[in-house]
Amino acid sequence: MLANDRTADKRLRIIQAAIAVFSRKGFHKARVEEIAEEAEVGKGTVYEYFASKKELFLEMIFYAHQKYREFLEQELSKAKTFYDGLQRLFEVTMQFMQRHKEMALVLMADHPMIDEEIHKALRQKEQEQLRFMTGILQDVTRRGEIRPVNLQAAIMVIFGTLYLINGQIVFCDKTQEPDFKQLSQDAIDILMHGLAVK
Amino acid sequence: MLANDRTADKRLRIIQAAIAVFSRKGFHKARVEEIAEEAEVGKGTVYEYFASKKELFLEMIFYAHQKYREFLEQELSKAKTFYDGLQRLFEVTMQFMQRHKEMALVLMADHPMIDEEIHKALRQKEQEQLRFMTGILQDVTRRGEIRPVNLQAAIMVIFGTLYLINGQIVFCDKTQEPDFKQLSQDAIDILMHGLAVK
Amino acid sequence: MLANDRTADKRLRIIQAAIAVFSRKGFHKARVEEIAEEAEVGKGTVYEYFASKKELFLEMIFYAHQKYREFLEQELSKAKTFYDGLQRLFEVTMQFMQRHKEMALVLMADHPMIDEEIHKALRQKEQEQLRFMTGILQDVTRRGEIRPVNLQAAIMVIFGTLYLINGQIVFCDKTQEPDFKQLSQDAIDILMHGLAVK
Amino acid sequence: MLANDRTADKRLRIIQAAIAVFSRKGFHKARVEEIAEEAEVGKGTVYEYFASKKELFLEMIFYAHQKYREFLEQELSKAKTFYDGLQRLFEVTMQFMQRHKEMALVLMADHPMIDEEIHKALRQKEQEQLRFMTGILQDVTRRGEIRPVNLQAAIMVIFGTLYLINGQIVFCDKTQEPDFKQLSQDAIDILMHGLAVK
DNA sequence: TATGAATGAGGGTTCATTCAT
DNA sequence: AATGAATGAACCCTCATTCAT
Repeated sequence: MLANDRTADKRLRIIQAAIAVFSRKGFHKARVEEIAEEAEVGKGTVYEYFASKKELFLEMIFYAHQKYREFLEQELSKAKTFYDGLQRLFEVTMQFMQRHKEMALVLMADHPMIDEEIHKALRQKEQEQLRFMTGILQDVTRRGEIRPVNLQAAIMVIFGTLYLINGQIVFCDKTQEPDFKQLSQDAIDILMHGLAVK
Repeated sequence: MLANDRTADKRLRIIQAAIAVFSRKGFHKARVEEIAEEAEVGKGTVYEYFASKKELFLEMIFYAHQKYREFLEQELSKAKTFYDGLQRLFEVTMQFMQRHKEMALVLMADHPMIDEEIHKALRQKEQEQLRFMTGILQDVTRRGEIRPVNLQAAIMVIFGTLYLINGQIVFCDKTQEPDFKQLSQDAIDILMHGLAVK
Repeated sequence: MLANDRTADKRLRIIQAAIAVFSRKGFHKARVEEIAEEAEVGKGTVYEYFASKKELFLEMIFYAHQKYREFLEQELSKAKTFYDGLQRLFEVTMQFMQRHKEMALVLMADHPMIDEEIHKALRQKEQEQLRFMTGILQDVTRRGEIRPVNLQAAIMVIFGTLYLINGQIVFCDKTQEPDFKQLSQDAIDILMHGLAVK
Repeated sequence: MLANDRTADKRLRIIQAAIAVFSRKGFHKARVEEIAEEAEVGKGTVYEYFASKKELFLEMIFYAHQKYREFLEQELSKAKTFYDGLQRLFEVTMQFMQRHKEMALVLMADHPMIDEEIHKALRQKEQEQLRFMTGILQDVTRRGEIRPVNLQAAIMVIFGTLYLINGQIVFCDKTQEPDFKQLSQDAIDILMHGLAVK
């Protein structure tokens, strides 16, 4: 069984090693060899599963996105009201970021300065996400849970807030971490006020 | 004075070349030689003014930050009310981003994945900015222009929104640019609702 | 016997695949895996039959040499006169080169720049060939079919000519192929004049 | 002056080092670093002068070709008769090969198995050479120095012979070198008999 | 016997930095 | 002060070979 364990999903082991190393060093400073070591496989083995460093990076991002999406959608599906959904969105996202800071770093790694080509691939994933969220907002507006507003503007406000809070979680010095639970609740409060019907 | 002028001029030319090249290629793919060419100086000259590529990058960021700050503070000082100030903040920022997309890219380049050391240096600048903004929010709260809320939460909401809209401006396909003026106004509206006294 | 047949068959299939791939890609750029695929066997199987890529290359060359020698000697044995033999030598060689351009490329692959070790091994085969041909020339000289000349010089002239014509066949652009039949006949003519008794 | 010497024509030093190393190791096994060492320059310096290993190889070949051509044409221009010219051709070529065995190896390095792309580039140089020689043969035929024969066939005979003799010079074991002077004279004799008017 | 997943040595190339002029 | 030729450390990727099944 041990052999099995070792063989089993070497691909996954490499992706997880990639998450660790890329989030530690960044795309350009991470060495493929280091990822291989972290995954406890040979350097050549990485190339059995991924055509290049860049492809590994992208597949790693897709993997992290998917994990987050799975986590998120499961939680959102339980939401009864918009307020409930908003809370779950923030809570589940922050939880994910806190539990998987490495993945979080990777999920937030979307700047042309990292790599133009990678950036473009990520923009697509993001567009998907935005369309999904716009759909939800349309529903809740129709149901009268929030007042009719420019949905794109609403998305900017909600996800901008979420993004910045996550940035705090991920980037903040351990020493001066604020109370994120409270912070997010207060931010949600402002958002709800902003979007409330009356 | 002439020598001094020339020196100052050369330094500035290098910084501006750095803005152009770094925003085009990203930190790691930009080559010092290319920056030197863009600045029309010799490669060695760059090292007369900046100790390393990384230091040049940081000084370039500081320069862009400063330009933005100057632009911003001048505008904010004219604001009479919080709403006015919020509008000026969004307008001036978006204008800056649109006019100087290169600088904008550079200002948003703050992710450990680009370079851990650079990231740390930038966190400081950001903290400054946040303290400045917290001060303003304290004032307007005291003056009763907005209801008393967790100021850090307010900052997350405001600057998250601003950040995401700017991201749209800077990263969006030219072909499908939304109406940013409208988008920002609608977002401000939501924010004002969220923060309004009643 | 069946197992034996299969074994012999597999070995031969690998050699023929090697001829195809090595002549297509050259020694260094050919990959063992590609040869295995062409032979429709596993990569490891190649190593069951040949100790290394280099040994496979050599055995492939020996195989091609042998095929050519068989082809040639059968034909030369029918020759009644030196002129007849010379014509058969040229004809049969050119036919072989045209029919088996791949093998031809491989037979002409004898340059230290390809691989010093391989080169040395091939020099031996060549020496054999030269001794064989010298023997024939001695006979025809003794029989008075050609005038007495430095036999080594005669070999240089004959085989140099043959070599260059074959080079034309093998390397020439398909688009501007000369009439090789005529070319070789005219070259033989010059050679015969050069070696004729009177 | 020493500094000057060291700086002067670093490019040439690299080409000469390339001749030494490529002829010793062959194209694929030669390491750029070794060439750099032989030229007493840094590895990076090679890339200041040549875009790639392959380009260096080609420029090296062109250099050797040119040196040989210069050497040859100077000598051929002095020839009064075809026989004289033929002797000079053989003599000068063999001398060149003996004096510059390394360059000789490099000049004879023209097989698709070394590198398809390099091979193609070299075919061109060869075509040039052949056209030049065909021109000379036309002249001597017109002048009645040799009987009218298929010129291409004549070229095959002459250059095939020359090629094989050079091969002997370059590739032969030092221990059993024949008398090349005699060998070439005897071969020329056969050629002249073959091409003579009567 | 046959296989192909795993390996890691090896090398071409890039580019930040230095330093002699 | 200004330059750019020279440098070599660093790193991605290839592929011959091995070996457990």
